[in-house]
Amino acid sequence: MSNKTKASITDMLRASNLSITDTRVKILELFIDSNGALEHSSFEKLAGHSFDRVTVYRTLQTFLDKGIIHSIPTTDTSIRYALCKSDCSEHDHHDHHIHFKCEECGNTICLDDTTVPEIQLPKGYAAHNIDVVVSGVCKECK
Amino acid sequence: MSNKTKASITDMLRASNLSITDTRVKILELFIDSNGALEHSSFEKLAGHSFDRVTVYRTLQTFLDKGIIHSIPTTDTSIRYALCKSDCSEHDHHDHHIHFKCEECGNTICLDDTTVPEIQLPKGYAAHNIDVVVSGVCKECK
DNA sequence: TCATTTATGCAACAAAGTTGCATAAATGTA
DNA sequence: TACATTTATGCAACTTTGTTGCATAAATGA
Ligand SMILES: [Mn+2]
Ligand SMILES: [Mn+2]
Ligand SMILES: [Zn+2]
Ligand SMILES: [Zn+2]
Repeated sequence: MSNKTKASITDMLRASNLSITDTRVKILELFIDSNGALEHSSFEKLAGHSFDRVTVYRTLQTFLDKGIIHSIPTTDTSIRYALCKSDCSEHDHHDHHIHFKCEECGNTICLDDTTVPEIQLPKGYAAHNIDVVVSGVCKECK
Repeated sequence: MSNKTKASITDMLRASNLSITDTRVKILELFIDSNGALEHSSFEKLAGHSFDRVTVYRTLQTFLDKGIIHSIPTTDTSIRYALCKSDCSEHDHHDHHIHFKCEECGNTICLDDTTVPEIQLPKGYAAHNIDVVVSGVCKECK
């Protein structure tokens, strides 16, 4: 990882009023270096048990709260997380893109150039957030 | 529950080549009586520990395989399940409707009269399934 | 009623997630 | 740089969730 990126990581944390700690920097590095969404257990594997499981839970929750990452729903009991690229902030996410889960490689990715379509809901329903998760075969695996 | 429904439950199981057992009938009853999607822990609560946890896991998996229920993705480590209403069959689900999760009452429901919109994916991606989960406030809670 | 097939229950695990609390590290100020 | 204060971390102990193997019970067709 370049120094430039390391600098931007500390900037990122400071912008969210978070203190710069080894765990937070390392987890953000893992997100930046990854080409897909990460689940909780990935961090322990990727970082080689260099930090406690509890700390990972708490760090991910903090990042969610601050709008640094967003979560991607699944049906396999392992929530995925990915960096927010747009201007998300505390309690105000703007990640209105489609997520894709490849059935071949298992990778889950943000399709950053897409937008979720307008959803017509029945009378009486108010939408705050729309998650679109497409599964299929990704361009690497086809 | 009416006898008519009980009869249709056994029909349902027979149509999927499943033997009629107390657990399967009871779990289907719970689905029919419920006005929203159910998660694993609901069955133990609703049925009052009348069957083993392992049996619930295995029964839900069987129903998924047979196209009797479908799963709804979440970001809260508890997958929801709901009855398939359309003509789903083994390994061939057709539940192309939108799911709604109410942030007030916590209920997750199938919006059966909706259809998931066309999704435009980047070049090289092939879609097999599309999940749309909308969160917000339902018509009961508004 | 009986033989065969299949589902269930139990035990024993493994994995995932939570909470309280003492300690360590980060930060702002002197 | 040193210190006081705030905050994050690590650990233990625990709860919840999910898995597997195996003996027994129940369902089914003959
Ligand atoms: Mn995303
Ligand atoms: Mn549904
Ligand atoms: Zn792939
Ligand atoms: Zn509601």
